[in-house]
Formats: sequence, C-alpha cells, structure tokens
Amino acid sequence: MTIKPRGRPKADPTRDLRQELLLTSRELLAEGGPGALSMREVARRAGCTHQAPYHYFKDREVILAALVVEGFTDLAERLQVANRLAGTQGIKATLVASAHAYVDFAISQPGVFQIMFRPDMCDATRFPDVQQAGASAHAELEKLTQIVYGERASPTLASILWAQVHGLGCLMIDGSMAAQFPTEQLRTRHLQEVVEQFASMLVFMTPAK
Amino acid sequence: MTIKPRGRPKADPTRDLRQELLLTSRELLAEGGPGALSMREVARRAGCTHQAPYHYFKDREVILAALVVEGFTDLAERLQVANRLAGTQGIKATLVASAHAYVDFAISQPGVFQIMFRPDMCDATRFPDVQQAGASAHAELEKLTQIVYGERASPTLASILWAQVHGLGCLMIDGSMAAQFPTEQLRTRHLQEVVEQFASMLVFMTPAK
DNA sequence: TGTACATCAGTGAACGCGCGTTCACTGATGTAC
DNA sequence: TGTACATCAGTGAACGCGCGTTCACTGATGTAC
Repeated sequence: MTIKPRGRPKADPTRDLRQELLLTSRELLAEGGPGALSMREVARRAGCTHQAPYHYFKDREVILAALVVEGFTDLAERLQVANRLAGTQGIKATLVASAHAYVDFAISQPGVFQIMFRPDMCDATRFPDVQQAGASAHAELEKLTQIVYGERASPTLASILWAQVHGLGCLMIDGSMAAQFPTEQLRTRHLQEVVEQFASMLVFMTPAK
Repeated sequence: MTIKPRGRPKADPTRDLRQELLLTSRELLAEGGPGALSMREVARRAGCTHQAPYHYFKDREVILAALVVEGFTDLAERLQVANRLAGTQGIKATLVASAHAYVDFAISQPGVFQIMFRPDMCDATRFPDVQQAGASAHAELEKLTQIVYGERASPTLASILWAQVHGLGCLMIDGSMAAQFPTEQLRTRHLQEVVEQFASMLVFMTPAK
C-alpha cells in the first residue's frame, strides 16, 4: 500500500515552465556556449522570476546535467533506430544512417552536444545517470562496429568510427565548414558525400555477408 | 629613412611578462575552458596587478586572438614538418606522422585547441590574422590529401582526413577516452593503433606510387 | 657632460554590472477529517 | 458540506563576489640637443 501525501500532489509532469526552462537553456548553450547559460538569463527568456528556476533545479549544474542526460538519451535512440536497419538494409546503408544520426544530432542540438563531451561540466559522482546515459550511447557505437566488422570488430575500429562521426559533428557545428561551404545547403550536400565516401571505404574493406 | 621615436624604445620583444601572461592564459584555458580565462585571474597567476595585462593586450579578446594565432601557426608548422616526410618516407608514414602531429598538438595545447575552432570566440573581422593562420593550417591538410590521394584528391576526401584527426583530437582531450583507457599510457597506445589502422585503410585503397 | 622630456612598464583605486544563491514570504490548490 | 492544513509554484528583496574596464598616477629608462 502506498501512503498518499497530505497536501497538494505534484502537478502533471508535462509541466510548462520546467520544459520551457530546458528549452531556453538549450538555446543559450547553442548561442554562446556554457558561459552563456546563467540562471538569470534562462529565467529572463522564459519570462519568470530569476528565482523560479530554483524551484525545478537545485542549482545551475542540475540544469546542465539534465540537458546532458536528455542529449545522450536522444543520441542513443537515434543510433538505435539507425542500427536497426542492419536487419533489412545491408551494412553500408546502416553505416550511412548511423553516421547521419550522430551528426544530425550534433546539428540539431549543438550547444548540448558540446557539453556532453566535457565531463568537467557536470560532476560524474554527483550525477550517475549522466554516465549511464553516455554509456548507452556508446554501446550503440559498439553495436555499429559489430555490424560493420562482425567478428573482426575491435576497440581500434570502434574508435575510428567514433572519431569520424564525432569529428564531422564538431566541424559541422563549430563553423569550420562555413569557410569552404558558405550555405547550409552546400554543407549538407558535402556532409552526405563525406559520409557516403567514408562508408564506401569501410565496406570495401569488409567481406560481404 | 626611418624616423626614430623620441623617447624610450620598446623593450626586447622577448618580454617576460607578456610571455608569462600568454603561458598562464593557456593553462587557464586548459583547466576550465574559455570561461576560466579572466583578465584578473591571469594577472593573479602571473603575479602582477590586474591592470598590467592591459598594457600588453587591449582587452580580453586580444589575448584569445593571440593564443589562437599562435595555435594555428604551431599546428601548421607541425603538419608541414610531417608532410615533408613524403619526400623520403612514403605515403603511409607521412599520413601517420601528420595524424599524430594534429592530435599531439591538441593534446599539448588542449585549451587553445578548443577555442581555435570556435569562431565566435574572437571576431574574425577584428582579427584578420586569425583567419590567415587558420587558412595556413588548413592548407597543410589539403597538401596531405594531395600526398595521399594524388590527382584523386577532393574536398570530400580532405574532410574525411580532417574529421578523423579532429575527432581523435577532441576525444583524446575531452576525457571521452578516459572511460575505456584510464591511464595516459593506454590512451597513447590506443591512439597509435587507431592512427596506424586508419592510415592502413586509406593507403590500401590508394594505388602505390 | 648635462638636462629636458618622451616613452615604457607598470601600480592602485574605483566604477558599475551580472551572476549564483539565500531568505522570507504568498496566493492557489488540493486532501483529510 | 466545512474547515484546517500541507504542499505547490512561484514572487521579491537582498547578499556578497568576481569580473571587465576606465582613470589617474609613478618611477625608471633612454634619446635629443
């Protein structure tokens, strides 16, 4: 039996302000990096007192941790969906899909992507679920390595895959590609060619199923 | 003919304090990212008044720009040295050397490496030499692509190379590798295997000279 | 050789601002009896 | 049906701090004449 608390129960977890705060936090991170994410600016944009965020998040680091957990979970899901193609689509198509899943995630949430891989941003001992979410995303990369290389899979090959998609994600969102490819359309096209070519190279070296 | 200024001439450009300030700035960047680099903290560590840095750098952004220019110049030099091996050492050895040059630079100056690829950190119109230094580093990467692929070189293949070494650099310095490879020795060994394997893959697909 | 003076390489005090966080409070809402 | 009360979802004022930057100053050093 569960004992009901006496007072008012917690509101619907699809709470407005909490979600709004996380949303504006993502925006701030994307616009100016971790330094631009302050409790007061988040509150300002969300249209509430600078005290209100403390109702949902004990302190600034909790917001960052929440975003990172959401980020890794989102990334892991995207990779999982892509990896599932292996059942029907063949190795190369799966690899292409997974690579795009990784890079598209980076592009869709550039600010969060950048802090996800900076462990100094949120204390690992304080937020165990951050590490857990990170591990589940990493597991999908290892699954992809298995798909591509089968029993020849190794940590070395996994790192090659990871470095490639991670590097692409970084270069796409940090503006490094903007010099060569000024418009978003050109960048997207270039990205597709790079992913396609990379996948071809790997599959070329892998014995057919 | 040059007109000598009347007063005291500028001191030896191998000035102590200026170099000291840049050095501690690199440390601060490495320790806590761009947010940790403040004029006052730099001064504090360098053992001078918080006003002294203004004597050498007009404002905070000038320090960042100076570090980025130095960084790109250093990176370009390392890549150039590696690329020169092409004359005597063969394609694969050159590729391995260049990849290590890139990643080693990231490891040696992690803080600077991170801001080099964040153009929002220093205004491009204000610091033209930042773009120029960046371009010279990028040119070495294109030279490497030429070395590896010859006339089959393309922007797509250049981006594959770049993304790989950039991704490796990021993952090595942001702590992502620390989970799988807890000690620096293990990480270095892993890095060597990854670079070696990646170079083998690329050269395998390239006709011998 | 002397001296006026321009410049160098800083020092030291002070400004206004945005920040994270603490504290005390408040009206609304729901539950227990 | 009434009412006491616990909790929710905030508000509003205030704190102390570190920051970037401006301003006014200072002793040392070198050059011009």
